[in-house]
Amino acid sequence: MISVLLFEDNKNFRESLSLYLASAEGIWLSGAFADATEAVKLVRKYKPDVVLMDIQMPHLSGIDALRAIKAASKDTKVMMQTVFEDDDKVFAAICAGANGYILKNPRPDTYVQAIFDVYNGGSHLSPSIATKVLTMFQHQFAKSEQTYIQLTPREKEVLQCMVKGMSYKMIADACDISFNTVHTHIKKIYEKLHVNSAPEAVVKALEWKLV
Amino acid sequence: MISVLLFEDNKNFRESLSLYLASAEGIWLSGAFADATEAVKLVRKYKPDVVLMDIQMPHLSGIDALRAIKAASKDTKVMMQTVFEDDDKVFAAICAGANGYILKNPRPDTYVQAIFDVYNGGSHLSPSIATKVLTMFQHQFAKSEQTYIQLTPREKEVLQCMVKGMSYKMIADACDISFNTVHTHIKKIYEKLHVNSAPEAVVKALEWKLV
DNA sequence: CACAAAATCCCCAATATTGGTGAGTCATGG
DNA sequence: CCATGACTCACCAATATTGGGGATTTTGTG
Repeated sequence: MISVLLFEDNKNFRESLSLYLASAEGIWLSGAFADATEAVKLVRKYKPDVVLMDIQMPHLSGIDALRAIKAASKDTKVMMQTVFEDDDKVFAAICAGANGYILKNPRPDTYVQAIFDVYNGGSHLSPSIATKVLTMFQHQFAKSEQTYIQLTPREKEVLQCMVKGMSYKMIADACDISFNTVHTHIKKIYEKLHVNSAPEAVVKALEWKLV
Repeated sequence: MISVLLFEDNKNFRESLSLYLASAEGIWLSGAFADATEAVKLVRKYKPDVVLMDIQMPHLSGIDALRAIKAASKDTKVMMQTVFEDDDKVFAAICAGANGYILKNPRPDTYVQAIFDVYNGGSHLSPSIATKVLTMFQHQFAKSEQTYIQLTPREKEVLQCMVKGMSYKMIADACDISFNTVHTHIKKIYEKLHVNSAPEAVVKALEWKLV
């Protein structure tokens, strides 16, 4: 049995979801509350496997409650639920360690599936939320347009060493080439990157994900 | 009807999944292929709504095929499937614009659900993949624990300049302090960060989000 | 007020880096 | 077979950085 704690300020929604979860097989609803202020205390008391937390809550926001719960008991799975697909909220929730994020859904079986997913160590994201996350992800990590900067394998290797903070001498050693050759490579790298110092090169390398 | 194209090198799996998808309501399986080399050509020909692409493929890898497809027809939804939960692969696939990522699953209805999800503009991630993505996400964006390194405002300012690739002289100018003072601040920064060169300091600054 | 922390400035010497020039090998493709 | 690009190595001179001293002023706090 998966023990679940529900936080949801909307009375109607809370009661109908409670009803559904209480009768769902494999799930034990330990409690349902309209306020997250006492969330940490309640988590300590009931030791739920999964917490279902609404983002919009009076007094203490769902995100803050999430942070508090994770700080107090980081193994407790917390799944966020919301009606709004707000980029900032999604971002904040994930950074705070949410184990799932679902849009309020008329189909209650979605909740059950999600609870099972997170209980089993996975994460559950509603499709539209998943899209948001993937987009943010790509936006951050996808190679920038500046991929036309072509570094040779050796140059990339040297640049990688520079990113690690190694000096010419150390790089020479690590790559098993002479100090002078390192010098040559670095000169070429600076030329290609249009920089003229190691720090600048490192910054561009990281920014452009050249290494 | 959602038009689907399947790429999967395992004959058995391809055929059984084909069979299932062909009979699934709302889905029209346009074709199933064992090799992704011709993927772009096939996509152009069949104009599928959703492509199901195995990561492990002979000749052209699923990731490369994904890139090719997205380059040729960026609105075609591509869902990756794999048996391995390889961080690098997940990362690469998402950066290349995958619309979903599912682990090969004995339950074929998972595929149908996932196809519907991505067709409707959402994304579908298997729970364990979702966990990976969220973890990578947090790792990148969540403030690092190493915030206990206390830099004074001036030191942060100087470090920021260093990240911008400025030399001592330029920093002195920018902060309107003398070259010697910049030197002093940087000595202090190196001490606090346990480094002894500008590139190292820059890397740590970026890693730890100190600036 | 006295104290500590932050910020400012200066000098010197040892290293490290940068920029310029030149040149040899090796593999690849036209 | 020649051209080209990648990789290798060397030398020199000019700058820049680093690490070690020491010192003063400002600011906020007990």
